[in-house]
Amino acid sequence: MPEVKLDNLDRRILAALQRDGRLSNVQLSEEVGLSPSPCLRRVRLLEQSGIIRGYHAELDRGGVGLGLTVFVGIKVGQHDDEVDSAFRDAVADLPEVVSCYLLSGESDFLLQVVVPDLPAYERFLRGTLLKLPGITDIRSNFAISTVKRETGLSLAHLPGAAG
Amino acid sequence: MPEVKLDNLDRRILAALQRDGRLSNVQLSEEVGLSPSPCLRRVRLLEQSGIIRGYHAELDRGGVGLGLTVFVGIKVGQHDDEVDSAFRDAVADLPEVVSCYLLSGESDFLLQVVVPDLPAYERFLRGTLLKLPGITDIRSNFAISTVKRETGLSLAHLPGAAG
DNA sequence: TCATCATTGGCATTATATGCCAACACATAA
DNA sequence: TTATGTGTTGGCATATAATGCCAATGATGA
Repeated sequence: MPEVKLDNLDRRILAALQRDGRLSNVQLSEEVGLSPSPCLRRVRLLEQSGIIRGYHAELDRGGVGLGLTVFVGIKVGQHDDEVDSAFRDAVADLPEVVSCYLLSGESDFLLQVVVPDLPAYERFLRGTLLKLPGITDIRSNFAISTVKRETGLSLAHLPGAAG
Repeated sequence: MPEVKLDNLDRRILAALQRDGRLSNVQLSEEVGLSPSPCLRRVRLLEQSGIIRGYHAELDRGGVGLGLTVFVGIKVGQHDDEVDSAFRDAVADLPEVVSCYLLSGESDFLLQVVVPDLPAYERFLRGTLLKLPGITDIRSNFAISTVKRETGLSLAHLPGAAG
């Protein structure tokens, strides 16, 4: 990614588009205090530089029938490349897996899994997760409630942000 | 939320808008095989019903200087309402905390924390997290690499989805 | 077959995006 | 202080898109 340094105008644009990704350029320009044309130019630069990776609709999980979130810690036996990449490839193809990180510490991988309900999770666990290659331990942690879920990143508290 | 039943057209609209939240209505209508006006009407209904919660720009974390993701398991002493809600309120105000779930099992709360780097996390841990009320244990798991991060939910595999 | 209801497609109007060019602001050097 | 160069801005004209309205179409049930 090309190095880009963001000024306050850029940060305000990013904050606004994280909050509402469908703001019209006219609205956005008013919000950040520019006229439409330079505002649009900055947005295009942020897009081309890769700072803005895309725009996405956020759905209500319950509303589309995906009410249960489970965090799954998974240990794999040994980290030989073959088993490891087989596991990664498998995970990438599972629609129920929303995110997967390789972690230091406790478990090897942390998966966020989204399914309709508990029976669906049991099916997914038995029918899919437990059959993945190289796994030695699986620990399921059910989300009882969502205390906080941000769709965006806070830029205001970063070093370099003035005001 | 009003009960809404989604047909295949709705699901295709949702899939398209999750992938690209700034699709023009004309493009969207072509993609799902409708003319612009009924397509727009369906989108508005999905928005009003709450199925679509919003639209957001996705930023590159590294690009905005937030390269380190940490999953933090936190145990609180006892779940009396006062300590509990004090903790929740505190967490909600922390810009570094991207998400926080109340979990069954291992830890009480799971936080996803995003910071620039390891020194910044140390400052955040010492200066903020460890000072939160009622905490008895904190376990930090650093994301070494991101195996998968989806911005949207897969609807194709849900019961009721045809084709 | 016919009636009813919901959904669709096309059109006209209003609003928005986007490319172009001249003017402005800031930094550097004389 | 003045001159010069570089980058950014604002406004205008044109192309594109959004949106409301109405007649037409298709599905459902009697």
